[in-house]
Amino acid sequence: ARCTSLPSDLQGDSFQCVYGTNQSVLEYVLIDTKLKGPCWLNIKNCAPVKTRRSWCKLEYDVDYYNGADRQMTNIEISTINIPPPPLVAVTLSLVTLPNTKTHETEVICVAGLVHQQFPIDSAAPKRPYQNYFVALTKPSDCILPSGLVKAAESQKINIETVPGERALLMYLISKFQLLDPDVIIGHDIRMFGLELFLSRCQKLKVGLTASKIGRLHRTHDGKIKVSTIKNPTCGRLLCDISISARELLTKCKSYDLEELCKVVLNTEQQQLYRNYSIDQTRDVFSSSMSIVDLMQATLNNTSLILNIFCQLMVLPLAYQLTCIAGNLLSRTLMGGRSERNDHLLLHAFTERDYIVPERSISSNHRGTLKHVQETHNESDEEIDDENKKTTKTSSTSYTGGLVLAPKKGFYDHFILLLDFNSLYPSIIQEFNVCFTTYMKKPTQSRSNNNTEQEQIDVDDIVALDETTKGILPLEIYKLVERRREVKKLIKEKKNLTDEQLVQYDIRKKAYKLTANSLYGCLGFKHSRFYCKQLAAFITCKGRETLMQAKNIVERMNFDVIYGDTDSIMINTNSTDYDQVMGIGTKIRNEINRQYKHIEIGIDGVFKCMLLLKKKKYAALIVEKTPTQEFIYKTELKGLDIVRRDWCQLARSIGEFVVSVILSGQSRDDVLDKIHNRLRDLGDEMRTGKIDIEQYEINRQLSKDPSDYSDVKSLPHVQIAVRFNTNSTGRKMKRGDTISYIVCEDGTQNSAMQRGYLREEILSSSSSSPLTIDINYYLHQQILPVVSRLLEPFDGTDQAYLAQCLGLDSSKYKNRQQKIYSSKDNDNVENNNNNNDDDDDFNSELLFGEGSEAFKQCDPFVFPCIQCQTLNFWNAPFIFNEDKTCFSPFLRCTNVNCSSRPIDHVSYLRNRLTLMINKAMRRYYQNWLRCDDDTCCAFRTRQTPLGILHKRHTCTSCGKSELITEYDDRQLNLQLRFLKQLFNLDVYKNSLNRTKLGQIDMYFKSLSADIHGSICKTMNELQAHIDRIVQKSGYAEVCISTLFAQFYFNT
DNA sequence: GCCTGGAGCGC
DNA sequence: AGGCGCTCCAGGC
Repeated sequence: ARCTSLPSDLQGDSFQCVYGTNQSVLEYVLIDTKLKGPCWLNIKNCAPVKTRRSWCKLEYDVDYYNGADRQMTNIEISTINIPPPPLVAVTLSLVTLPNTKTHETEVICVAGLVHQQFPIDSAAPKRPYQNYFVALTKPSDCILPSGLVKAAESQKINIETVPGERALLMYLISKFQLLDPDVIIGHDIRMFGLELFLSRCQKLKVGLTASKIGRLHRTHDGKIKVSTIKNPTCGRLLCDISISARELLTKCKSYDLEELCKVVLNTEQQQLYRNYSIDQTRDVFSSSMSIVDLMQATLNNTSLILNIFCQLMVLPLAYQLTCIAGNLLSRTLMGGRSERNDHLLLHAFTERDYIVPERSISSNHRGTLKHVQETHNESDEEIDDENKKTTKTSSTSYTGGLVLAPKKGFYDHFILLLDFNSLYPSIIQEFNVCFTTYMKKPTQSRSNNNTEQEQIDVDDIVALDETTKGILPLEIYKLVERRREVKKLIKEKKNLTDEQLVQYDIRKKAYKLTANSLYGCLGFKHSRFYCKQLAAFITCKGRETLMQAKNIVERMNFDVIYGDTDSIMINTNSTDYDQVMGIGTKIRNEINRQYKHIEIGIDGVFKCMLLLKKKKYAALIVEKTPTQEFIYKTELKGLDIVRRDWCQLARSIGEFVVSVILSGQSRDDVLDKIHNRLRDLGDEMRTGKIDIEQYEINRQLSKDPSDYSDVKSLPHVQIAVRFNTNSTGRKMKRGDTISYIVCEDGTQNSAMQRGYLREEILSSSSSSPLTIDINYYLHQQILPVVSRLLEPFDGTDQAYLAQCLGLDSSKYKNRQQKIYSSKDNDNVENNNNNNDDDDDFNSELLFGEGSEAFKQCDPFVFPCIQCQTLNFWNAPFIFNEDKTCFSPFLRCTNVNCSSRPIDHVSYLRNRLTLMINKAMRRYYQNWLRCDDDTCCAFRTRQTPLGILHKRHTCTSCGKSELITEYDDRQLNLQLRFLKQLFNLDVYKNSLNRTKLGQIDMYFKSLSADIHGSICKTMNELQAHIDRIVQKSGYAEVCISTLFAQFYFNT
């Protein structure tokens, strides 16, 4: 910087502005030397430094240009072909404890793992560390027990003890000086560890020697406070796995170490993880052994961090991404794609002699090339947009992908999933989308640009140049091409080592990531290359492409049931895998014929699928192996059960429901299983059999807790605020995930104000206890999750599910009730009819075994447990021609079968439960179906009482008749019939004298034991029926009264 | 009943 | 410090 820089707002008569005035030196050098990622450099004409500015072993001064004419540089990229040097990697953990008096968080322990030869661009070494160190100091308010050294020796750990926190910090600094690490690895180390380290150095007046944490010597830069240094680890790579995991594992429930271990590591490693609470840490200092335990645990946790780092391939991936984009490796590690993308394009455009957009964020940050900018000339427009934002509060600025309306329901035939490969990058190539090839249409519609601004995006763009390939497509092409090469390498080279394979995989991934992020950054407001018009153009072409694909498929007479942005799902109505693949190939070829670059492929086949909503479905993927075997995998998208904001219990039951649905059983079996599970679950929850962890709901802080305006409906924010005011340690902040449990706390607050942390519940006093709000979980967690999954299924609904859970279902029926009664009022006439029916109904109760009414009931049916023969039970006894009789409890229908039903009472009980549930469901759904389902497919539950036994015109189409499928009368009859099947007294009352005598004879022929057990079993099954009916909540309706009447009358 | 923030998904 | 589209929940009016 021998010359002063030009002011960035410089203007003149013949020029409007000067570009490049605020470009940093670093950027200039990077772009000018075409430096892309870490590599070897040739540096000429260097001189030893006069004053040292770094802690590095070697330090030289060098001018960038060689000579005043600036034709040659002293720094050039070397063509030498030597692999990158290994690095010194140190993995760090700190143990902290709040001071009991000052409440400041102090560092009491430092642990580190060291590897001297860590590779930067390939898989981690098998043993990821060679040495370790761990240093400990006493917390300020206690002393170290004397036997510590011995205890440590007995456990074979080298623990160094230092006299105080300041000494501990100095210890770490000296370790850094000694090891001079190139890479620092940690968890939450950037936001917590490093900041804490610096603030403690500040507090304890360690001085600028603390800057040895980085490689820059900080004595001369005028900064007095250590804690204000911007990039304290300057010169070393800082890898924070919590940052990397956020980018690489987007589906994580949270990013604390415990969760990361669970997601990334194997079970053996997971078990090593140990978490010490503040109190536990404090208690440790009461004995030597417990201190050693803490040290061991800290070292273990540190090695877990290192393992995760290796497993995620953080460094090799960052290295590849950096080499592609040509930015700084240290910045890649900090996360974010925008900067990488900016650098990629900076290189690309500069190489082709374009002037690149400014870095500044100040006055006009229109991220367009000068070339385009001149033609766009849209400075006014920008301002209009800003104004719009304030008034319209629309959070999006242009239209995105197209989502086809799903044809909801459960599909049990094969579904074909077609998917455009990298749609947006392909579109950029297909339509040659670039700053250099498109411009704003010069139509002057200034007058009305206040009204219809939103629509202009696509229409106003016009192709400038249709022959020359744009730079954006060219860059994409290069990425795609290089990715293809790597794929080819993997495929062709047979003798690849595992390490090479991993390396190629990473490179492949890096190319794909980069290509895909290009579009996103076009729409990013703070990107150097922000261009809303181009982004909007791309998505518009995307919508057109999807729509066209859909039309093609439909023209081929296939049924498109859903599609999202770049995918299409087709119901093939077939269950033949090969046939389905054939169809897929045909469709694929038909679509691909139209394009040069855009390409659709068969992404998979679903054996069955539950399609609930846009972006919400579950499917069973089926694949055929080369050995002609089928393998299945469940895929869940968008459902509540994949979201962190539902408690684990609700997610688990939801998973159960989905697995049963996808299992391919009959609808009735599916529903029975689910209903029964819910009944059990309600009991388990009420009797406290569920672990407290199961109730935890996770929610992420999108802002710092204090920045929220309205906290009432955000329990996680309330907790974070409470935690931060009470706790002295690590504060909860933006990006953290909070796990809370809704509790009864004695207040009348809404559920959203009764969220508590697990620790708060466990440590709540008995005088003001916190207990899990079971009702909240049943009503607001379990029920909605399950009922949404079952929505497409007839034979159940939210009210019935609520009953299963043991809830008062009336509030869920309320809505129907209302309609019910309002219709009722319209039909007073029918109401009378209904009363007549009731009378008829009562008279039927007097009939006994021979009742005509019972003949329409279903017999109790079950397959024999041994021979599978179906047994039909119509009566408690079966009378033979020869005037004898027998109990079906003692014989299978199949005379050759030796099994006796009475020996399997629990099996009978289960079958009975299934049957009753089925009957009640049938009643419950009480659909009226339009007889002619081709006319309107109309179904209703709005059953006016009066029409129950009459024919009625469909209220929808007005032509056909409504048919009652199963009404309460039928259900009552069925239940009574089943009960009578096991009620000897009632049964006997309905028999004539001869038959009574036959039964007496029969019983006398049996042993007392068997006689007794038949009676006992019958009573038991009767009681069982009562229990089911009661539990179902159906009793409330009318059953109990009807039964009472029945028994009194007989 | 309608609207708004906030969250968390899918692609 | 990529984008937009789409449920959902609560709360406030």
